[in-house]
Amino acid sequence: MTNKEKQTEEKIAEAAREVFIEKGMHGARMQEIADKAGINKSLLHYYFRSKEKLFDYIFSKIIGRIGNMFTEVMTEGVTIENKLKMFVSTYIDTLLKNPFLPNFIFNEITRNPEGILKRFKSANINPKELFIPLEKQLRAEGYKVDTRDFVLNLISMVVFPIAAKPIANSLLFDGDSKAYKNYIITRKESIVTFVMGALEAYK
Amino acid sequence: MTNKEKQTEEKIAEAAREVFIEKGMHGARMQEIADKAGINKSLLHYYFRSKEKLFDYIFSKIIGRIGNMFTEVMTEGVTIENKLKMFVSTYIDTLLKNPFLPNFIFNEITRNPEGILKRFKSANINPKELFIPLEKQLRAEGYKVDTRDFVLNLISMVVFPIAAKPIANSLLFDGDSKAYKNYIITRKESIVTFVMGALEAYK
DNA sequence: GTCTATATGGCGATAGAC
DNA sequence: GTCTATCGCCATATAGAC
Repeated sequence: MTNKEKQTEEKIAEAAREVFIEKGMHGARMQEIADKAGINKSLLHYYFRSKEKLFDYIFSKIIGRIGNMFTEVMTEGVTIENKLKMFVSTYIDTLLKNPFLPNFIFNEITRNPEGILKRFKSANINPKELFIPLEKQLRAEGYKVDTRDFVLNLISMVVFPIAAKPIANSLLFDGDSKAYKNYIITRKESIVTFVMGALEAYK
Repeated sequence: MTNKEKQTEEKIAEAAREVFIEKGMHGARMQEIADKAGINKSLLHYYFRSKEKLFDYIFSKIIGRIGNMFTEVMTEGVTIENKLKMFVSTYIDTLLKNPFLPNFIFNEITRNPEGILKRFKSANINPKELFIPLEKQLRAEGYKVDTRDFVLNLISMVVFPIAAKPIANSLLFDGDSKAYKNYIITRKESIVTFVMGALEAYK
């Protein structure tokens, strides 16, 4: 592959990523992707044959990146509390930078539920490798909480308020986006406090 | 309005509700709605003029229903713990019956964030009326938790695992849907335990 | 490899008969 | 009020020149 090809492909991928994440597979328009990439519409097909294939390529890359972040954070750190802090902080930062990401992923897993496992596998992500050590550590530190509850509750609290931003923003902050963003940042601490409080009750 | 009109309109609304919730505004097809309602495509336009208007009608009704459920549950009950139990149980039941609902709402508020406040208002839902008494009650029972954190964390834990079902299901239960549904039902209790544990830490 | 022009198909919407 | 037939648009996709 020549340098020129690489450059164009990269431009397309970046543009497609933005448009797909914001609009979803159905809402996205090839014309908009082409415009954003500064190229012609037919070039998209030259590089990726079809919209579906372009989407697949982008989606798999995103899933891979998220999985990797997950793995890195979960294997780092020492105590549960410190892992919590890292996890919450890292993911809230990512989500603030990519506020459309949760909805995008919800959509696509709803549209094609079978595809998700396949994509995790092709990204070399094995959930059990993360889950079992985490369970061991929870027990070692004396927390008898169900590990699935722990993980799901944690991720829920991090992701949901970003996914539901427009609704929470309008109901809790009268539509003041800046206030909402600041509030989300305070959650980096408050989620840890909340979860650690809950964990104590399981001791 | 004649009986016949009412019947057809009702059939259309029911079909449209199902299709829109499952596919979203962009993904839904007028043809599919017509088929499901057992009528001709052009009748849809006779009754609702356009896809957009039909969608608006359905969406507003859904928002209204959810808001009403919310109000009912939040004003009933005595202690915080009992309100929690009712809320969690009621919403998990509703979401199990309508698993596409969270994604549907996430999508539409993302597509049209301005519309959401308007729709809450036209459904006569005033969030402050729910929020302020709840805050008072939390304080009265000695919980010094931030009320926004409390509400958002709670809703997150209820809604997110349903919205993320395909992903959580494949990662935690190897795709066994029945096991996942059973797990969600156990959350009716475990969420209450988790939240009450967290609340104790704020006393 | 990149462009212009055009084909192809699908979908929302309308016209008009009954 | 309900149907059949059809219009017109728009988005994906392809053909072909350069």
